[in-house]
Amino acid sequence: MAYQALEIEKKWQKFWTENGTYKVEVDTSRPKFYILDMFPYPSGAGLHVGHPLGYIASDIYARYKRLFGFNVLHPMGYDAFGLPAEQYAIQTGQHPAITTKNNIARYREQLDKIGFSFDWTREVRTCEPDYYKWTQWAFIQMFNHFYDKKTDKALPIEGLISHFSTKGSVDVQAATDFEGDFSSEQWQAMSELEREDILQQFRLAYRADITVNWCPALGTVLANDEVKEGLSVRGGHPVEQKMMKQWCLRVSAYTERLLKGLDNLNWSDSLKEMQRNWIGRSEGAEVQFDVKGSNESFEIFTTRPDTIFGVTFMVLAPESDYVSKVTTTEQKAAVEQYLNEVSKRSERERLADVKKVTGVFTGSYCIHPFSGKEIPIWIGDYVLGGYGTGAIMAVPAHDSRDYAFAKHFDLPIVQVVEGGDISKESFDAKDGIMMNSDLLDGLSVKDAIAKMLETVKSKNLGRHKVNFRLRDATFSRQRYWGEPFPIYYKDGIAVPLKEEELPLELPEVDAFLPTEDGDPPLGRAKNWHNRDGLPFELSTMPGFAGSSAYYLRYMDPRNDKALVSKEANEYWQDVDLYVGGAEHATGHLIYSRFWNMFLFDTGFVCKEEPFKKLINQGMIQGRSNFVYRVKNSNQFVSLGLKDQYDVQEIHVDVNIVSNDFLDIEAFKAWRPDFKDAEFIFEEVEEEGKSIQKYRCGYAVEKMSKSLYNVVNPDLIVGKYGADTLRLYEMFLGPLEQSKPWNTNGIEGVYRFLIKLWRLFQDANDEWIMIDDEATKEELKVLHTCIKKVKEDMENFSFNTSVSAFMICVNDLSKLKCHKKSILGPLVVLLSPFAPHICEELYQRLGYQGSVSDATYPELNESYLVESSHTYPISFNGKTRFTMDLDINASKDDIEKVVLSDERVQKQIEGKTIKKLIIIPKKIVNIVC
RNA sequence: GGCCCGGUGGCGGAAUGGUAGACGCGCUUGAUUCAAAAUCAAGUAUCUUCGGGUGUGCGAGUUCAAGUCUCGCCCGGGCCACCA
Repeated sequence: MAYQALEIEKKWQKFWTENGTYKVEVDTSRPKFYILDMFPYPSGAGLHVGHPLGYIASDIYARYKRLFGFNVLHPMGYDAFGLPAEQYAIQTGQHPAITTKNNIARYREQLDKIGFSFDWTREVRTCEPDYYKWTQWAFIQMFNHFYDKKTDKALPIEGLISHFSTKGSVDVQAATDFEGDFSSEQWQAMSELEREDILQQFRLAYRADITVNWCPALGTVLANDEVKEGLSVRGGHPVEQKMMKQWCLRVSAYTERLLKGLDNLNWSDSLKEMQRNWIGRSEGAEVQFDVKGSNESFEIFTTRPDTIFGVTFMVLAPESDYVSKVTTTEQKAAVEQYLNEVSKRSERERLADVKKVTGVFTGSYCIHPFSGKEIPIWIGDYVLGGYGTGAIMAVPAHDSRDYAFAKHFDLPIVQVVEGGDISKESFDAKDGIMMNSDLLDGLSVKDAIAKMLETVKSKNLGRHKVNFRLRDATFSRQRYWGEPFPIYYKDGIAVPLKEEELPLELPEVDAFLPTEDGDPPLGRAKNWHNRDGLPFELSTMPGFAGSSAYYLRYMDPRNDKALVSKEANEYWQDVDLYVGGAEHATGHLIYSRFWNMFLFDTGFVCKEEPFKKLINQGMIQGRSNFVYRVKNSNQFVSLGLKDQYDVQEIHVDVNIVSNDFLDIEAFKAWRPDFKDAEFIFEEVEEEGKSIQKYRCGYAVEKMSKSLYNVVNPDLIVGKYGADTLRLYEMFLGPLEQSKPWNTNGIEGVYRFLIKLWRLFQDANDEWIMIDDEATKEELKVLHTCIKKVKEDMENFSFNTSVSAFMICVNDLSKLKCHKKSILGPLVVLLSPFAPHICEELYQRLGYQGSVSDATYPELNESYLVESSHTYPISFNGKTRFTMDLDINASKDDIEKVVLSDERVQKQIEGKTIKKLIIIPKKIVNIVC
């Protein structure tokens, strides 16, 4: 019987489902291992071959760990709230819940064909009320906590309230925007609204007027990581800055811990670096500058306090509060005109021409705190309102942006660090010796920074300050398809629902668009208020809300009393291996860590960090094909001849191209306008004959429907089976590397499976399994494979383990080995990669049950030892010849044999041997 | 502009500082076949006077020995970016 992939796969997938093979429970008698994939957003386009890459890798590792007796939690679910379903709903009127449900069904069908060992009984969907109940619950917890800097953790807000009412604001060290002081009497005299205004500035989930990224096309605000180069990540629409009252999460309270925690995580360096950059810690000083002729003063932030004597002007951000305070009457008109211009420029435009210098003089001057000189105060849009204090001291000699500004407005440039050529460009280097700097002269930059910090502190002019780039996360979206906030408003005060009132279910609306008053879609819902008629919040939560704690829910997905029970959490602890794309580095992976740290602080989970080890699978790119149409004609010219014509390059569906040769008939049928296409072929040698063929061009691009380069995994599975797809995706190259999909090589791994199958059959295709004892040679083949595969598995080097299997099967074929004692372990070894065929062969060998209940074969290195080995003999590092030597011999014996060899004597004749290097099993090097 | 990753045959890619190119694709030759497909066997970096020489983007360095380590360039990819 030949290898029938589809039949076998259907049979075993059914077996796994019926027997609940991959269902897991808490089992304290066994060690746990939690392997997680980033759950997908079920888009309408379905899966392409790139999507399952990470899932296959994690599935292989999960199956591998099971063979070692681990109780492996390996769940899957769907990140089901989100913009695309809602955009589709706006266009078609189809309810997003229905679209989402259909898409999920399609995803599930595609995933099932690949033979994953997910425990589907633990599936979660973020859009289901019994799931988002716990997203809402976590939000309320954050609302009811503040961050205490003394104990460095989140504490209940009640504690803060009682502190305020007994001691006032004295002695409070918390992560807050609140500035000012009040006594307990003042607190008690405040109205409820006034108190809540203050408390909002402490809560970890709070509402505030902030500058947000507003996307008019999507009708919603977006978080920083949802905006790239002034455009929305979803849809690529322009984004503008706008002041709005929004719900936020005080992520900034956790910056230090988010940063420090990275040191102990087993993540790739590049990913950790991305997070560090995004958090953007920078150490410097806040220094106060007095405004001349007034009582006003303002603070600036700088990382280079050493250059303070090089300050020749100050710059305020256009949105800075000080702008109005320092603008003189003479300059008022000019400043207003400038502010008006700036506000009209979109974020996109501002970023597009960063080289364009704009600014205006306020008319006021600062007094330099050391030299006493007058320094003009300017306004410039290269200073950002949201970072530091929104004001800078400009040192044009040592900062390229200040330099450009100074050159443009003809402001003085004073060099204070030796080096560079200030007449041409600024000298930004952080080393050198100070000059023109009074008390700092002669010091190195490093020492000068330290000394200036000290001086500034002692003179009460400023203080040491650490700034972060990471801001609080904007948490509301003016959208329909998301979690409703469990919040209602009473006299303008936000009040959370009680836990027993959750979930607050998403209401029905008559359209998925804003109301006529400009309220979010939830403004259309009928009876969108609580029992007392108090109105609910109209915005919904962002996409990252539901994905921030889903890994915890998998531990205990049907629990309606808690997000996760203590028992389940203490058993499963945290994710041992997380596999997913690097694109979530600054979004999901920051929010999840924040969310988890908060739950850790409040005692709901036992681990501070959620993801111990993380692997980013590389993207599988598409390999697009092109045809070349001669301009203004219906003629298509083959790749080799295209340079002789004036042609237009057109993407052609890769599914009608094979080895870059176009299927002419399929092409004509592909699109109506190609029905009457004519072709200019080129000559191609084939089996000695030259024939006419159409050769296509190719390029490696993103896999996308619009480029006609999408390869559907269903097609591959239909033709070769899931085991071949799994092996081939791993064989393509290193997991973490991006690589183009190319179906051309797939025959190789398919042939490998056929060869494996044949090891179980005789010349007449009859099943044959021999109980004879294995020879030493056969054992060596097997154990070489065990050794290599085990090493590779621990390094996630799946491509080389596939190679090891190929070598093993090839060698066993040559040895005509049909022995159970060899094939049994081999099948177990291979089962993580190709589970279906291995289940079948395991059964054919006479074993009962699933191969996933087997034990990983033990490695016996003694089979690998050879008595002789071919050594390269090299002279001064150059190899001259090889020699077979006994590897069990001592170094001295090898040396004796080598030196007595005629060829060696010829080489070293007349020279003295300086050194003799013998590395057992590797090399003999003679240095003359 | 800053940071990170990479550059090896016709292609995808292997190589704890120790025989560069494992494994697969493709290609060549042979066996089998009426023929083809499939399968099996042999070969496949390059030059060569058949001794060997030269080869891992470029140039230097460390070492008995460098694809691998160090420094400086060039090229490609990713991330961040008027973040003071």
